[in-house]
Order: sequence, then C-alpha cells, then structure tokens
Amino acid sequence: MSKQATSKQTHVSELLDLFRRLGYDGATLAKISQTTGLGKASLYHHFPGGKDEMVEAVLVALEHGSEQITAEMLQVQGDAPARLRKMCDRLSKVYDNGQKPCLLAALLSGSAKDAFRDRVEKLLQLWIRAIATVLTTAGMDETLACQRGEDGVMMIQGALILAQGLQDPAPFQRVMQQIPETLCRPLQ
Amino acid sequence: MSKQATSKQTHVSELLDLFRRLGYDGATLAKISQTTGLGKASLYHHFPGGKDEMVEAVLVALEHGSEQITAEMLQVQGDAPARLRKMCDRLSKVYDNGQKPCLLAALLSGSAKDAFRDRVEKLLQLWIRAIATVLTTAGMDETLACQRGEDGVMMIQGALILAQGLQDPAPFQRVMQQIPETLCRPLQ
DNA sequence: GTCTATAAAAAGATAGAC
DNA sequence: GTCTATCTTTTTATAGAC
Repeated sequence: MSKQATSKQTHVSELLDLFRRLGYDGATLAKISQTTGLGKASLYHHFPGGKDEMVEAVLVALEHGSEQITAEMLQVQGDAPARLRKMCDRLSKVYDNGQKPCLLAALLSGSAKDAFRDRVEKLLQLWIRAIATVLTTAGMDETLACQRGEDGVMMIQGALILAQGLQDPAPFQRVMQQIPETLCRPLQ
Repeated sequence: MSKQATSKQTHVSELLDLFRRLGYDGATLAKISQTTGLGKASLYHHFPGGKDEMVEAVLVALEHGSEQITAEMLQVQGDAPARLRKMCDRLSKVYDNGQKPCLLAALLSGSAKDAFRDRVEKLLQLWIRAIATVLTTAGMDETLACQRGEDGVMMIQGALILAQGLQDPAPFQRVMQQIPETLCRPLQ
C-alpha cells in the first residue's frame, strides 16, 4: 500500500473519531484541522467537497468495516451464540468498550441528518440482516429472527447512549456479554 | 396561570422539539427565531444566556415531566408489568410513537456535550432508579432490578435510534409493547 | 501536497427605538 | 416585550505562492 493511501486512512480514522464524538455540526473545520494536523486548504485539497465529502469517506470506511465483520461472523465455526460472541468482540473494539459513541447515531442529529439518512439506514439494515441470518441459519423462525436482529442493533445503540450518558462503560460491557444468549433465547 | 407563563411554556416546548431533532449545534438562532416566531433580540430578552439558557429551560421542563411520570408509575394500582405499561404509554406519547428523538441522546453529541453532561446523567439515573424501584417493590433482587433499570432505558434509547435511522416507528412500538414483561422476567 | 492570506457567509450577541 | 439595525466572532471556502 502506498504512503499516501495509509496517511489518507489515518486521516479518515481521525475524521471518524471527530464526527462520532461531535456530530456533523460540532466537528468544525478548525477542530478537524487541529486534529489532523492539516491546514484548511490542505483539507479541501483532499476533500474538495468539504465536510460532506469527509463524512462520505468515513461512511465508506464504515461500510467496508461492517461488511468485513458481518462476513466474518457468518464464517465462524460454531453455533449461533459463538458467532454472535465474535460479533460482540469485534464491536467492543470498534466502540472502545463503550467509551466511544456510534457514528450512525451521531449523524441522526444535526443539520446533516437528511444528507446521510439513506447511508445510515442501509448500514443499520446490514447489521439487522446479518444477525437475523445467523439466527435463521441456526433454525430460528424468520419473523422472530428479524425482530432479534432489530433487538441486537437496538441493544448496542442503547447501551452506547447509556455508557456516554452515565459516563460509565460498565453497562455497555454487561450488555455486550449478554447479547449472544439473549438474542438466541427461543421464545421472547 | 398567567398568559406570559403559558406562552413561555409554548416556547420551551418549541425549543425542546428543535434541540431534540437538531442537537445543540444544529439548532441555530436563525432556526429558533423562525420556529418560535420571535426575533433574535426577543429571544435574548427571554433567555439572556443565549442557547445555553434555552437548553437549561428545556432540561428543567424535562426534569419536571420525568418526575411526574415516574411518580405516577409508582402510584399506579396493579403489579409491576401494569406499572411499567403505564410508563411505556406515557413515554410513547413523549416520543410521538417513535417519531421524535430523545433530547438526552441529542445532547450527548456536539460541542455542548460537556456543559449538560451532569444534567443528562442525573435524568438517566432517575429513570433507571424508578424502574428498579418498581421491580424491587415487586420482590425482585436489588442487583437484578438495577440491571433491568439500565436495560429499560437502554431499550428505549436504542429503539428511538432505530426508529430514526430506519425511518420507521414500528420497531419502537414493538419494543415498547414488550418492555413491561421483558423487564419483569425472573431469570435473565 | 501544504501553506498564508483572504474572502464570503453564517451564527451569536447587543444597542437602542418603539 | 418586540423590533430593526448593527456588530463580533466563527465557520466555510478559495486564491495563489512555494
């Protein structure tokens, strides 16, 4: 991989961190410049479309990462709980054990809401379907599996809100522990 | 109640709606002026402290509303599921059946994060304790009841994120239906 | 590819008349 | 209590040198 590509990756990673913490409106060019170490003009060189293009780049990276994790989950040897544990392990890293918020939730607020709504929706559906697939593969009823897919995403998002709001990652960590068996429980 | 007080209430209600949808940074004075029908100067007459004081006023209203709903839940005749159903009924209205986001979640993002962190934390804990109290009163173990309090808040917050992200209130409505019995289930 | 300098627009805030 | 007008600061964006 070229040097430019890796430094671009670094910048996208820094942008992800800013946007997930501050949201679209809170992540000003001044803060972005400070975080990346690039001047404003340099930022526009890399992202001619401004902040919108920066968010796009972050979303592309997020889509790639999500597809990787969901694919990996479906390839894991073992039963459904084992697969979901794999997912939770990966996501715990993504969210730094509950210390970092979710970009998708951050993008649902603010003036950028409408611009990225479709991308956010697609990503949420990707995760719901992935969980549902794990469960139907294990023999669960299709309808219930879809609900459990929603439940899984819901619990993760809610746990992140709780961890941010309480300034305590413990509830997130507990929920991530319980998710595999909770989602696999036969009757609701 | 005086005329000024009711119009103030109306403005606070409009402010709540703006801040929960757009967050602190997205709710600009221009939009606030447009929504309330008040000029910027008039806004500063009512809220000399600017946006911060507006959010404060909204939080005060939210604290009052939360104490009312939680108190009402504890006074309801019936078992724990009945009490939690009462809570869910009230909250479904607050969130317009999943069509409106939560102010607390909105305030966790953006440049205002730190200014209101303590208020948000206190409100989340109020809800967690209220649910836990319902469950311990019904004989549930203290530790489990506290976890279930967290679970309840988590499910509601997650369901709201999901409803906003999927642009579909159905998951929220389903989750609100299931919360009473889910939280009361003896062994997790 | 990065910078300094600068411009243009938007946002926050205030003065003072009515 | 509300307005118009004005001001300051911040934010976004670009031009052009290196």
